[in-house]
Amino acid sequence: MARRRTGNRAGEVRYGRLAGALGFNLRIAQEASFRAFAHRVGDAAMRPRRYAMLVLIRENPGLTQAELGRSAGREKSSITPALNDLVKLGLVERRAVAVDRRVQTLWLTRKGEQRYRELTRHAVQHDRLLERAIGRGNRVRFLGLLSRIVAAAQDYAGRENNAI
Amino acid sequence: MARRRTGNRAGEVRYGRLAGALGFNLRIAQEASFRAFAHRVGDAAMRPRRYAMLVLIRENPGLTQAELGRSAGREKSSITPALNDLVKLGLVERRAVAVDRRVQTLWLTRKGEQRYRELTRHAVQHDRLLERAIGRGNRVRFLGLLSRIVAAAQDYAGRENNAI
DNA sequence: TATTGTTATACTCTATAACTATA
DNA sequence: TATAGTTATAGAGTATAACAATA
Repeated sequence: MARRRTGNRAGEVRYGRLAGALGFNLRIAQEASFRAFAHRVGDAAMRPRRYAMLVLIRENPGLTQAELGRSAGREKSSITPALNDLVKLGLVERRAVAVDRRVQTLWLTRKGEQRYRELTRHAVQHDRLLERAIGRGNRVRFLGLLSRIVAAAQDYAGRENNAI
Repeated sequence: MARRRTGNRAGEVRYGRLAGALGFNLRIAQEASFRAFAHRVGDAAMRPRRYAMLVLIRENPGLTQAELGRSAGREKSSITPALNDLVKLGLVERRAVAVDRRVQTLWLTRKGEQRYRELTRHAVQHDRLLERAIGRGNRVRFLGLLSRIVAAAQDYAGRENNAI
């Protein structure tokens, strides 16, 4: 317990059991990756989650908000404000549908498509950074390990899904 | 573009380039792990970050708040309220120090030590879940890949550190 | 009755800036 | 001048509950 009272700099801290903990290190890596992506994109209004919403809408044109929420593991009430922003930015369009008048379908605008392409260039660069870090040959293996973690954790916690 | 207007269930959504993106899958895995840990612990006031603070204080008795903030990559103003909670729960104690009267050092109370041990039992179980998921033989390799990601991402974004 | 989407509201976590008390 | 810690305040992101419109 005898320990100096001051002068501890960040690097000197002992991490104890955290140092080897899988969950802890997973979080640290994810945060670092998040920051690197945000730094690369520069646009505070376009964090990874917003970008992921753009991708999902692009890949599933006519997706409804409820479907987007379910595939994102978020409440529909959480989707609304994020989507309002994307609409305000002119990237996403809501369209009513005749067959079910409760529903709003989602579509990328032309500007949304352009923004998607810009952001995807950044995302590809980001992915290359991570790939270089782990080594090309480890990519498939690494993705496999991550997906096994997702399966086991969801199985344990009983979550249908929590993508995005 | 021809696509049905409704009835998309979560599993049917196409993820496009996200499906193979390292950063995206890292985030999904981290969120799944986070939820599994929270589910296991049950206590909403003791998320992984709070637990990590307990570990750091335990492993570095007499740590100051500024040091804790630096090693956690958080502003000191963000540390204060979280620490207030831990103090209110009777897990952590602040102690003044003669040599520098600006400083508050941090110490686990007896109750904090007990809580640490309880939580660590959960954390060990959680770690086993993740380890079984990836396979024992992959543990060291996986941790190595994560740390390489951290190094590369921090190098790119120019962050001193962002642990915890 | 159930579902879609919005709104009101609240909670958590984070940061910046201003402050105090020291150094 | 600089640092430790607190406070006030604001901005994301999330959730629950209540609601209107529709199925």
